[in-house]
Amino acid sequence: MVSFEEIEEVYKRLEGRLKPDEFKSMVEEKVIMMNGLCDSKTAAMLVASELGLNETIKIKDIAPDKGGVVFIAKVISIGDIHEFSRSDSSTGRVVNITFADDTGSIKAALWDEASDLVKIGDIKMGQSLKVKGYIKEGQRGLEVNVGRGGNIEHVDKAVAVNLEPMKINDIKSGMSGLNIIGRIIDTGKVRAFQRKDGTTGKVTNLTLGDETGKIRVTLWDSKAESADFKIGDTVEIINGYARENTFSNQIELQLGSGGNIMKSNTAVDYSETFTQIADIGINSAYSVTGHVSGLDEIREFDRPDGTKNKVSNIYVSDDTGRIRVALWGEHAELVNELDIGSEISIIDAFAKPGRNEEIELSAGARTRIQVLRK
DNA sequence: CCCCCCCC
Repeated sequence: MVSFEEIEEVYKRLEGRLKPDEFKSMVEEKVIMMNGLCDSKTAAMLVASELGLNETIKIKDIAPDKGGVVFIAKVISIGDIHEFSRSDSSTGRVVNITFADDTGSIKAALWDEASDLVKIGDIKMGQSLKVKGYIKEGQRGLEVNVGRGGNIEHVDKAVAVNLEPMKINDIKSGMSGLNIIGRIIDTGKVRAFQRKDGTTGKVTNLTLGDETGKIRVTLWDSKAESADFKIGDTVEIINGYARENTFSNQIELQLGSGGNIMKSNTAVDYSETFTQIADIGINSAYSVTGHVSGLDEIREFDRPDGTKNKVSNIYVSDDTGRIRVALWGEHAELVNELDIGSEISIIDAFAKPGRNEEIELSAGARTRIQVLRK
């Protein structure tokens, strides 16, 4: 006899198009017909496919050789709609969407009419959709294409997703499709810049930490403009990619139009890792904590481009050594409230060779300074 | 795709 539990999974995919009892008796009939050559689950799948219903697939089972697929998933990111000219001079349009279910996530390209669903607001973040498309190997892994012959329908039942956020320490250069949950430990200003093609871009940075480490996050264009986060917020990042910054030699997380960042209620632990002063190398960012063992005056100077700036130098000591720290710009004013013996933490200062072959720290715009005791 | 890391 067939128990309903064994075939329940398959039954669910039929989305209530027939009663459980009807389905069960069809499966039992199939098992008898197969003369015991298949188990009840296989029989259930045969019945489902004979019913001519679309068999939906889980995202983790989507493979390059699948061709046409149907899956039910949640929209977890929507990119910008991109228009382009075809060789026949007609205009095409495409938008990238990331879908997720309880087994993984996948990128989809919606072409032409399908992309209009985003434009008119029929497809939005967080919706659960049934997607029919075909699989193609894209530049960054598998991609679902929804064009002619494809289809998108809304489904009532919300899809549960399991995005398995990556721990910050496990992020390697070149990775894409990254999901991360972290706490904001620093924010930056939005900057505008000119691209080679003459268009204006926007960019801003955040530093994100979790219990394994921290990472600098770069938000581009619409993601930069809409960034409204405060230090201490927990955020979830969807569909970022990692690249090495050639200046700092550190991995950074990039978030463009195909990704998403949103506030989250998850509690995230983060604690700063301090390097002992004796262990500081060069050409990398370090955080140190110790007491002030030397103070210098503020000095104002002109940069080569004519703008003015100021700097003050202090010395910081811990149990292992003493290092000179240059406090640039606004940080320079700190000398007015510090004394010999003040306790201080300097976070993310850049180490470089100073004068007389000693390493020194540079505390600039990316550095945070905490005075623990004046 | 941007920005750095400058003084004496």
